[in-house]
Amino acid sequence: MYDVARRAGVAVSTVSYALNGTRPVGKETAARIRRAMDELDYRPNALARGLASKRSRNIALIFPALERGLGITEMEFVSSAAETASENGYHLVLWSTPVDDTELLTRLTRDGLVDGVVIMEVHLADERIDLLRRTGVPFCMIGRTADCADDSYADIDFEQTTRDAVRHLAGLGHTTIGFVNHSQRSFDAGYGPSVRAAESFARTAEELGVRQVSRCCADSPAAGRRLWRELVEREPDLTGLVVMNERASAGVLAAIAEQGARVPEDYSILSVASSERVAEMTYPPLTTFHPPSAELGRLGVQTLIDSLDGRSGPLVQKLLPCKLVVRESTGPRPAGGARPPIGTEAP
Amino acid sequence: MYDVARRAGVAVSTVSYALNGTRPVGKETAARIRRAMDELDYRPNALARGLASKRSRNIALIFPALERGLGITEMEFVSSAAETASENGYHLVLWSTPVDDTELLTRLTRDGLVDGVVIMEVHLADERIDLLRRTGVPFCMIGRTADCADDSYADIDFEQTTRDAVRHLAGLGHTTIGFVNHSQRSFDAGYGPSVRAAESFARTAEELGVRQVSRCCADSPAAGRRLWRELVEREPDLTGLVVMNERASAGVLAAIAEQGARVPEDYSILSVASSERVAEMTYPPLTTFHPPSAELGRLGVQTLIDSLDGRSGPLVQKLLPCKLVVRESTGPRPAGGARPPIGTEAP
DNA sequence: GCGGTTAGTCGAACCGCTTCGACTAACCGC
DNA sequence: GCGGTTAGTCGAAGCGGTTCGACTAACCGC
Repeated sequence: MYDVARRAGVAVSTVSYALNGTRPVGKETAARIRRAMDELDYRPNALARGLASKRSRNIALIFPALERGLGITEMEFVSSAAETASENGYHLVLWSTPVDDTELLTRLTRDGLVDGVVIMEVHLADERIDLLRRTGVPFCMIGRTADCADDSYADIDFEQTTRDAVRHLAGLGHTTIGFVNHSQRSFDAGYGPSVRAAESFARTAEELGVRQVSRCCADSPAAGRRLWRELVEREPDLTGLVVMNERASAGVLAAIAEQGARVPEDYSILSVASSERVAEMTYPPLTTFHPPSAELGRLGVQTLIDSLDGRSGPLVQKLLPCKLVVRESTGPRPAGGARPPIGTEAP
Repeated sequence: MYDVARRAGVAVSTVSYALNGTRPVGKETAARIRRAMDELDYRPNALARGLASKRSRNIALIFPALERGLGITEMEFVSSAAETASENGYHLVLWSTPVDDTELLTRLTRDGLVDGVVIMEVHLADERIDLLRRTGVPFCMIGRTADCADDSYADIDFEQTTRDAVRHLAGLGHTTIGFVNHSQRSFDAGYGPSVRAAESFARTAEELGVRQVSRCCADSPAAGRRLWRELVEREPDLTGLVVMNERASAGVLAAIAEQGARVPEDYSILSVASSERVAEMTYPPLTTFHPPSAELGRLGVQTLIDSLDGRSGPLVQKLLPCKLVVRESTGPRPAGGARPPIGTEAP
């Protein structure tokens, strides 16, 4: 930078001003500086800049080393988050920390590497959020705590989505509808989506006067298969199923096939918050409410950056609904009602 | 840091030495310093450290904003890369750049934010690699160029995997075996996996004396379905299929189901380099050679860091084979040979 | 008992940039 | 024509660390 300044015949501070637009620089001078930079193939050093300005232009994405494993949804999210950061001249640093490791989070946020964080997989009661609030690190949640009135967040609207899902099936004539949630463990841990969706399912089913049955289910095809067997036995009249558990949905479809029944002729399966890429892998392809992952990533990062750059007014709180894509796993309730119990052949 | 030094009654340089172990520090002194740091709740500033030492302890993961879209495989890769970085005291910065944007790559690698890069989705001829070599940025490839003799890389062993796949089917008695590759476009672009797998497929089939048919296929279920129809028509004796195209595999299964045929009774489908999570979504679940994504991420990052820390000797070049998981989509060639052409009912 | 290491410490220069205060010259309204 | 802004520039003081050279004291072998 010193060389650039000399070559352009100005002070280093002037070069800095020209670079950042912090103060006005003469048209002619600016041109000389630009030329000098080109000729010397100069690139400003990010670290030095960050040190002096106390703004690193890095943001962290805190994503949990999830028991559940990360899926395509998360990948799309991460991708678009990185892209958005980049468009704004920021870098995205990935921090994969266990959900309960606040110690590590403290260290990370205090070493000055990042200006703020976007945090995923937020629980209803989340001590990481408490920590961030306490330490004053700017942040934006993906998901939200129970007490998020004063913080920025972007989240999937699970209430709305679940409601839409139940309505969709009810609209097709189904009168007994099941709900397959994530694992009991995540529900008990206060995982927002699980809790909110379960509530919304119950409420909506009641409003619509449809018979309901709601279950948690481990995130695996095997568990989904077992659960389906239990469900058809307990609720012989069940014909519609809302599944918010991608892996379990495969098990459900398998169990139905083994039972000799067909989708959507005998049963309608509606998957919520499942990625398109996965939904089209099954046979028949799953009708899905797919999550706005990319939008969420973009929104979260943009919100954070806006607040860092002092560009945004108050806090941003946004709920995005999942979008329905009708594929081939849903249809009208069978004319004769639910098919006969297992063991009996279909006509 | 100055405060810490004063409180411990030493010079700042001594604190620095204690912190980094750069020079020996007296046992007693070290203890005093540690205590002072605790009491003041001191955290060294990452940026300042990086500026002074010219080592940011950041590494970049360059992952392409892929036309194909990122899948679970990539997600696992990214996760384990971030984790490995973190275990080594490094941070992982995500750079999502188009494969052909060397301009951007130049800027990024020259602003001093990262000490080295791990680069994914490397093509056989890849100007990004040329750039990295030219600018002397330490790097490790995931994948490899055609001329990679002097560089470190970690890659899936597609030759081996494809060979194993063909052998597996041949071992089950199949005498006509098909191969479904990625898109023609990626093949033409010199995408390593496509090219190497195709070669290896052809060679192995020839060696084993099985009849072969090899095709590129767009990455979508619809394309997979169309391709299958074409294949069964052209090669009526085809009973075994190796698919290196996750999305197309769903289409193949669908086409088979529509055709009234069964897997694996009539046809064996073997998916290679497809993630477990996706393989278990289909019905029947796909027998798969699944990619060692997590190992690859770990290996790539570790290799780079070792070389950055001067800990490793010469270059590391590793090929990891995909691992076979037998599920339910493969079985012996049907006793009567291939099933009759479409339209005719099975006995 | 003396030259040569080695452990342990200090002070100061420096990493490459931003920012603050100060200064000059032109421009403003009246 | 004069006080008050504003555009444009400079020099120097940091930002929070690392690292180099120098220095002292203890320890080494012979």
